[in-house]
Amino acid sequence: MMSSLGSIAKHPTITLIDALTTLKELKQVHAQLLANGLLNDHHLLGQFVATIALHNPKNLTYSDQLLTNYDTPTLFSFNSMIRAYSKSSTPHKSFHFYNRILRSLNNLSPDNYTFNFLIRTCAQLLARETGPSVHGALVKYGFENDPHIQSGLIFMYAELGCLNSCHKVFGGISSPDVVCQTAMVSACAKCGDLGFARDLFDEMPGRDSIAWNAMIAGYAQRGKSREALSLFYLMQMEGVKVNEVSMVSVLSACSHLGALDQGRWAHAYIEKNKLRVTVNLGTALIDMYAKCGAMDKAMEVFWGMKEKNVFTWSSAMGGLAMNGFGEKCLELFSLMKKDGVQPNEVTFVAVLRGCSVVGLVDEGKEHFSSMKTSYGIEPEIEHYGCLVDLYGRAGRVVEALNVINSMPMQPHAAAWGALLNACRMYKNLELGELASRKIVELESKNHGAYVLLSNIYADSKKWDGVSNVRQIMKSKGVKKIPGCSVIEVDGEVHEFFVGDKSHPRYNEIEIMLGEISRRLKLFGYVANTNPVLFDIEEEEKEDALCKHSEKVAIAFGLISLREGVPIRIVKNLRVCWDCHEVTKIISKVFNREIIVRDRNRFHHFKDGQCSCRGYW
DNA sequence: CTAGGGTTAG
Repeated sequence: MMSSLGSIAKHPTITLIDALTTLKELKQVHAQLLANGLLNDHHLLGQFVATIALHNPKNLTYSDQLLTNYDTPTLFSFNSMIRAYSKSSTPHKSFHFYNRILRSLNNLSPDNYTFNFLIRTCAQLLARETGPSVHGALVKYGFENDPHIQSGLIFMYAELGCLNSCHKVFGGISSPDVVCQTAMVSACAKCGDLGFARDLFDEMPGRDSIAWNAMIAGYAQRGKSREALSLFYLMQMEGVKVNEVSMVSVLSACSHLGALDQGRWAHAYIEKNKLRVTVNLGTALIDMYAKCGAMDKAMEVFWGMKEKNVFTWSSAMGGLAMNGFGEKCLELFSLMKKDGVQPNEVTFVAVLRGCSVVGLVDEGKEHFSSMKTSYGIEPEIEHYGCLVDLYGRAGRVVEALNVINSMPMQPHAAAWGALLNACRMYKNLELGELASRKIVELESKNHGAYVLLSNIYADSKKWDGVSNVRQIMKSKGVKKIPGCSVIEVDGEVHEFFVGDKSHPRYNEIEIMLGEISRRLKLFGYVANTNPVLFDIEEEEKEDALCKHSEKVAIAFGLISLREGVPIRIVKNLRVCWDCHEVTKIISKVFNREIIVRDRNRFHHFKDGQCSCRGYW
């Protein structure tokens, strides 16, 4: 049983209460004290309220009832309730207790603790109007110079996305301590001003581990993975103590990059330095291995974890779905429920994707409807998107369209995108046109929609349609996103943009590309040389040979990685059909496992087959 | 007896 150090040598009954954790025990002791007339002390009541609220955050009604049984609860009790509700799933109830303080018979008045908890509540609620009112109120009470309040306000305004207000609060602090400065670094990073965050960080005297972690996390969260990693190396160079929290961000950066070698290095670092593998850290490891296509390692970490929370389960399930292991994803879902972990909306995204990748339409439908009926989770737009994908992938495009037409919210581009992808797979020109028209209405610069549509036209040999699409793209100024593939060799990340010949070993790469071409022809592969088709792939081709960035990266992998080592590529766009065919054949004729993570999912190529079975 | 900065899944 947990017992907090703070209670040692205090009132013996408080120590007793503090040591209790279950509601049952607390209720029993409470009844006993009451029966023996020992509960006349408001401090004891307050301790009950606080302890119950602390250990039973999901069942605050008992604490609530306790308070109503006493006519004059202490400020401590009210504050404890506000704190408890600020972290609960119903944070707004905090305000009920704030009002009770204001209306109390014994003339209580909110203190700095009260406001600190209310600030958390506002942050939690993303209360863009109430937050500033609470700020105004605490100023009236004269707490604006309390450093706890100041750092809290910076945190709150960052959550609300009000960087200006953060600056105002921060600027009003005469000599901000390291805590407030770190809060400000984090706030700027969260709101996207990494430059200011970094300047502040660089000039921070007495930067501690937390400050470094804040800056590294700031980069990692904004997708600046390389910057996050290089700052982490600097942190080590400066001899700052690295902890679990640092490694969570480092792993997150590796996940983003698909940098398996660096991720493995980070894992080894954690073990070597005996860092505690907390739930967060374990989850970050699972996510890293999963997003680097090493699902077996991810599951090894998963099974080795004693404590797993909803993040842990959802990460593992999402990873399995993304890697094409739909059935395993669903098995894990059953285990999760058996384990008593409550699934949330993110878990269901993974479940639905798991169903989708293996074509389990009926099962997916059931899970979808169970969200609300069994778990009280209202399906969000993402879940409807998954449902469209579920039908679409299975070739049931009309039902997919019905989902879009009957969803309770305005369909987003991703829903139409799922339908469009299905139309490409099943060559449904009519619906494909509708879907892409809708996408373009919603996102006039969505390059992928035009590409998929022109693919559909090309598949049906409607060249007029193809050139029409091309003209629309030109007139609307839709820019192609340059394709880029990343491959890691000996811990070094090599980036290949389409048509980019700047790599120091490009000559060798070119020779290898020739060799690939030769062996593909021997195998009987006929390159797709239709000039119309050429122009419509996701990437521009820079010459007559199809040299999409992943092919160049694969060629580089073949010359630089030892035989038998799988080639792992991370691509920023979807893999095109031609590259997909070619990669399948390369995996066979070069007897090499190739793992490609594109913007949607993984393709594990082995022995001429791909794990996606042609659906992506 | 209650508070301050950094961490994870879509």
